Amino acid sequence: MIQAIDRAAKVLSSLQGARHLGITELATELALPVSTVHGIVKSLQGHGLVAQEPGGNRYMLGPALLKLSNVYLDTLDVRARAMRWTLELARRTGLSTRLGVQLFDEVIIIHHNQRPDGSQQMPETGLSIPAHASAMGKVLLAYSPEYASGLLGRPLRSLTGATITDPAQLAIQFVAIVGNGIATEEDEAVLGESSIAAPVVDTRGNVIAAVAIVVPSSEWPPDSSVLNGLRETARNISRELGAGTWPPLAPQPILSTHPQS
Amino acid sequence: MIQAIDRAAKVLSSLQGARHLGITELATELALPVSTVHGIVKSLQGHGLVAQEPGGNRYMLGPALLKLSNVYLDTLDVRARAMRWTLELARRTGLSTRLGVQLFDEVIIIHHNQRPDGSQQMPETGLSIPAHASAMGKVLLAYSPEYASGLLGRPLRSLTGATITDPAQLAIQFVAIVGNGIATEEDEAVLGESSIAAPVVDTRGNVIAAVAIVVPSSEWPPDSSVLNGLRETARNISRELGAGTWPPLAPQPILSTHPQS
DNA sequence: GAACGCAATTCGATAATGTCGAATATCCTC
DNA sequence: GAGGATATTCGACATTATCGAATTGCGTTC
Repeated sequence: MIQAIDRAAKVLSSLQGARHLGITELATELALPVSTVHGIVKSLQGHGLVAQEPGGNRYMLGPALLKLSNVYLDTLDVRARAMRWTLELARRTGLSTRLGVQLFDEVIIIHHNQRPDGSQQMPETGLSIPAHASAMGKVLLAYSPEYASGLLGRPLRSLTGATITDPAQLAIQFVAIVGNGIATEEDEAVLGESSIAAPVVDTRGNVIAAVAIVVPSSEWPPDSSVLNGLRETARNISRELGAGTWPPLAPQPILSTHPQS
Repeated sequence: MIQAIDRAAKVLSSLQGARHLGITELATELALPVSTVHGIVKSLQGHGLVAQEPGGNRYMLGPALLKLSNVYLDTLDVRARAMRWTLELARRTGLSTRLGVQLFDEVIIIHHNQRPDGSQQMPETGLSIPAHASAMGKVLLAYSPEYASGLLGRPLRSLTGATITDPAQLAIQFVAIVGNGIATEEDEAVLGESSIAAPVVDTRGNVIAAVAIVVPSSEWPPDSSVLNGLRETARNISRELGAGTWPPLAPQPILSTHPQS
């Protein structure tokens, strides 16, 4: 990992958390000399990745990120393919649907269909949710055991009283998820909101995304038509991506203890 | 400018243009050794700014950009303040409205209100338009003459037959824009679409964004109620940001030829 | 209105760091 | 199954980023 780039990314990350920061504040946060941070920030600013707060000596994230992110979304094959299916699913179930991918310990929502009841709802594309507190996250973790085992080693944050932070409990859920291709979550990220999710698979059998339906906790558990709709949607998207089987095969079993020969 | 960061940004930029690239292709494009590019890409990947194309040896932009960009939008005070006014403007005029900021030679749309006629329209937030071909861009350039003069030195790209690429002609427009606080554009970016834009000013009198109304070229020129609506909207947003006067004062006159004493 | 103090910025010496070419591994094609 | 091309690893070298000190600029106080 190249040091300067690593540090630059950390600067972006800090600004992501704090919104507005001065050079000195950044330097403190990253435990680096101010002049070093200054150089990094100016370099990022030169590419529009960071911007000067209007009329101030503080810095914030820059507009180039918006342009890049727009291209990122356009680049995603899954997204383009999935959109019509999740829209259809939202229509049929009357519920809001999501498509998400993994970003380290989080799931990030790459597409969102609002509940078709005409009410005013916040667009969710771009939102991130800790993976362990999200049905989509659980799906993604269940199919990437190497990553999951790392995550379960660290302490997990509780978002609501209902967030499951016990590694053992999560591990059990993962097994169940791989078993039937469906993950659930009850009030674990947001009170009053629960969700169910299913994996999206590509040609080579990798789980590359998750589809979810958000169910108001008052309507929990969803009836089986919702569940079947979700399954069907995940299968349709996966098929369109060239996947062979759905639900996907269990991830390669964790290598047993003997050295690979 | 720190070399490694500069190069990393260029990698992102290349991926922005080409969507999917292998290490070798990137190396060719940037005229750098493959191993150097490899190091850069892996560092970016380590932060989710770049991602491996599923099942491939090629790379694309990464999901972290989406998260960053989302925070960027939330960070923007102008945007939060302007949203209700541009919505109102779209309602009153029956036309689509935009809010944009400058990103070097382009304007990037940070908020978009669809035409309220219920038709299906593409969301435009995140789109970028060459500044010289956009009414918002002309506003922003007109009020930052140092930048504008640099831009006019370089050859300008023509997007439609109607794009104005003659520096002299643009310079004349800039003077007019500063004069009455309104810029226009007729088919210069997209055929069939014209627009008018006005500056948004902050406390210190800086033009930090532009508001625009998109007018179908078949309805051009817009009648004066549209124009007044735009003026009023720009003034309202600016006032909410703490601006004193609107339209903004002319930018500091270009220093005359004698050396500053 | 002047002086203080803090924060941002500039500068230059130092050595740590990234860079690059060659070697190796891996993937895809024929 | 062999060949070519591409990605990846490795290590020596010198370029390059880093850091501390000095300077500038700004906001705040008296």
